[in-house]
Amino acid sequence: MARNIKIKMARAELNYPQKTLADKVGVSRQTINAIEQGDYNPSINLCKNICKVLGKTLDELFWEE
Amino acid sequence: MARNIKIKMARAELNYPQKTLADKVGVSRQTINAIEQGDYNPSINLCKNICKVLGKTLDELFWEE
DNA sequence: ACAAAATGTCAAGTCTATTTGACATTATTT
DNA sequence: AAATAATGTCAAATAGACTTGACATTTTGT
Repeated sequence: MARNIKIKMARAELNYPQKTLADKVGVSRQTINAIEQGDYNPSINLCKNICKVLGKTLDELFWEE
Repeated sequence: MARNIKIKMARAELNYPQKTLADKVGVSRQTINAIEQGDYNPSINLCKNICKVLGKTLDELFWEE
């Protein structure tokens, strides 16, 4: 799995540490960290929730050519 | 989980039965069926693979306002 | 109307996402 | 420089995605 730098950048725009994003999404901090590190393959619902909290779409955060 | 009619429509455009899509994606037919029925919450990698096979993006198949 | 293909669904098993708790390291603030 | 916050990572446990196999029902083709 590839690292996801886009989530990290979107977090930075909002000044959200991993913990804040995790709380808003309703998931553990380790889960957010693991996704950013590319350690695993999150569910689409989790991805959608992350997108909503960060004000982005799936294509913006999770799509790559 | 909501039913996903968009995958069904994209399949129809290409005349792919569930089995064909499943084979091309490398997953079981039941998994495709369950996703279309909204029976569960697939992983983002599986969603991406479905998108690639159907020639759509994540936003087109999995995003809803 | 018949046959064949496609779909919906169930149950039992396996694999892995996600959790909690904990600790070490790196960045930020004072 | 010291204190605090943020990040990376590990291990053990749990929940749920996904598999295979099987069968019933619906749809499509002849």
